[in-house]
Amino acid sequence: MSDLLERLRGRGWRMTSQRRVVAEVLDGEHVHLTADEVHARAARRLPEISRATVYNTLGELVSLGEVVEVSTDGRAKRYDPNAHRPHQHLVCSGCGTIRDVHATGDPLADLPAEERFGFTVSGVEVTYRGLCPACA
Amino acid sequence: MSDLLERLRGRGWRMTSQRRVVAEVLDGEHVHLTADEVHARAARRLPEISRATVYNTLGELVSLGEVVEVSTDGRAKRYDPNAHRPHQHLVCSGCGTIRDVHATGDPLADLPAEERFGFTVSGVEVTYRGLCPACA
DNA sequence: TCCTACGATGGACATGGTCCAAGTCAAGAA
DNA sequence: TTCTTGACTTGGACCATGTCCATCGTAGGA
Repeated sequence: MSDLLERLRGRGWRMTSQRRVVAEVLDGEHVHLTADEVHARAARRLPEISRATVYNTLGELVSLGEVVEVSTDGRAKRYDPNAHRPHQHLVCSGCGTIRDVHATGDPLADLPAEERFGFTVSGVEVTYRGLCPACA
Repeated sequence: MSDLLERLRGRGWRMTSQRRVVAEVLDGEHVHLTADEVHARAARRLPEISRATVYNTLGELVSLGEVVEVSTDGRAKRYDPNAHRPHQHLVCSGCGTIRDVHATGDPLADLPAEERFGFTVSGVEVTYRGLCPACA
């Protein structure tokens, strides 16, 4: 993701300081932040950045496929900057922590045509649930 | 799920008309309703039922394992009464419809021990995404 | 350097969900 | 059957997350 800024500029984006800071916050993190967490971290470097701008920028990064939105609990969505490497999520039912994991197998191949009901299937998300060592 | 009321009574639940109506609404539906949809349908038969009671009852049914909460889009959670038969969900990115599907394979077996990071893994959710025939 | 359209701002608004004090009632006791 | 009591319900306030919009600011091309 380190060349994210270049890719965005290449797509005709106007590069503002706000967008740069949001992208850098995501880039530096290996956890999956909520929009408010992104806003809080961005505001440490750019105190006047508004929530609306963070939401807008995150939404744009999602529609460009640079980050993935994950909503595992019906509360705040989280943003996963690791969009270019397929992976699954392991969520702790105790504390809500999300870890990226890599499973074998291809769930898309496990859905036979007669179970697709005419849908054009484009992707699949796999979420494992359990308790982390600290919560167990 | 037709013996749900018996099971709940067996667990010491006080059987109120509100709980009965909520359970019957879920029982009669094959789609995955939101809490507000459950409330609306329950209110057709019990006009004074409150939102809080519907939320409470749904939460209790979830913690008893009688229904499953699904949050596929970060908006309203949906309630899946088909909790006793393992299945996956096929979600239309256009209109949000959710269909139950049955894939082959066992995703739990696809997560090797070294990718579990000490978690006690208890379950897995698989969500396929795509466009339904009407939206394609 | 100047223009201008695109982006940022912040505050109002929308939606989904939770909390709580007070009133109600299911079901066991007598 | 009636009584009793604590679990359940109610409705409205409140909270968290997210969206909208009118106005202002500025990146980047001319």
